[in-house]
Amino acid sequence: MAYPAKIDRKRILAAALRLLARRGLGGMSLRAVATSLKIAPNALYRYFADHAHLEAAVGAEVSRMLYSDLLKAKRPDDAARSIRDLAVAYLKFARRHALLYEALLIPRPASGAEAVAPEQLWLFVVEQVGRLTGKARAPDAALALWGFLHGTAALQSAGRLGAGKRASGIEFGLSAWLAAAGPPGVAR
Amino acid sequence: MAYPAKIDRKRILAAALRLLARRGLGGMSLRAVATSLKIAPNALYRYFADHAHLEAAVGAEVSRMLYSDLLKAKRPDDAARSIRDLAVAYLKFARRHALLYEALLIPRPASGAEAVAPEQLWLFVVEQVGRLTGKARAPDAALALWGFLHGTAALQSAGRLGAGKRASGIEFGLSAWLAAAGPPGVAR
DNA sequence: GTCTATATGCGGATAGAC
DNA sequence: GTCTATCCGCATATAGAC
Repeated sequence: MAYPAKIDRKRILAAALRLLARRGLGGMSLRAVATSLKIAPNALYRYFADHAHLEAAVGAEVSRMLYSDLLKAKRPDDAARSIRDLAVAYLKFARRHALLYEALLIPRPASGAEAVAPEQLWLFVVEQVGRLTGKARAPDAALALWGFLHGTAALQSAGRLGAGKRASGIEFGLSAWLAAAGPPGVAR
Repeated sequence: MAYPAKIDRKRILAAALRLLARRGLGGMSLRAVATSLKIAPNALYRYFADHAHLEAAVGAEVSRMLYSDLLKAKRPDDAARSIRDLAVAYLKFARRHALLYEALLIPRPASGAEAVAPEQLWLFVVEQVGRLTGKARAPDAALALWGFLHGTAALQSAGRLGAGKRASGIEFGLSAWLAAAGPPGVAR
């Protein structure tokens, strides 16, 4: 009984994000999202083709949030320092928003619009890395860095990092990467 | 209608592994496992307290399989080469048994027996790493290596590694790690 | 030790009215 | 554009017979 829309894509996404943050991916069912918006479950189909599309959109949103956090870590002056801060920001995001982070790598249903957010995040990292390595080596170096960061985030989320090991293991990996990324002979 | 047991823990685990490999974690329901063994679903409760315990046991089994693969990569003579081969074996396992690999980091219901397999795997890696770094730095170095490997495996499984980037990104990370792990001044 | 039967709950998705 | 109602399938887990 309504023409003036009670909801829109943005509100749905916001509700889904809230649920994701509190209950995890499994708790983000269409029913739960609809309930939290006080609408009928099938009303959501006007905005998302199916559950997978909603998940993909949420994943893209998480990409944007992470990107926004990483952007703040950027430093115009010191490239190496910039990478260090970026790494810290990445791991902090994964730790503080563990349930959101899980949605970062969700496979997406090919929709062109959703693919832009992850791509933007990736390009930003490559750009930052490139300041240190030069353009040629940037993609490889960025991939290695991303792998390390994601893996560390996953291990920490799975509780596989013994209490004390946390910082020191990260430090080892990070300085190893920086040593390889910087011009030979430059310390850090 | 039966006293002579039609099944045992081992057969259940084998059936669960088969299902996990073909359908993924979500397809490894008690019903599916029971069906594949031609028994009633609730018969499984004689062997596993609940679904989580079955999952944990399967996760431990995957640990053992991976451990067995890594063991073959060990080389008595060349420590650095040993690590390289270990890394390759790790990523190959994750790629060829992607659905099994997902179960590796499953949180376990605290049962002491299940915890031994992951622990054994971890100790082996630390030991191999220690040959290169010495005992003191081994845990940190191993953690960094594991993080890198797991992250790379996850990215590759999520299809986030552009076609060509595969090998080269891994190479960058691996040599960075090796340079940091080896005594300063040793090339590789 | 395995069975049949069942309680109870979740989920995605669709049909058709207004 | 949202509704009610419903189909259909999945799941974990339990009760009680043999």
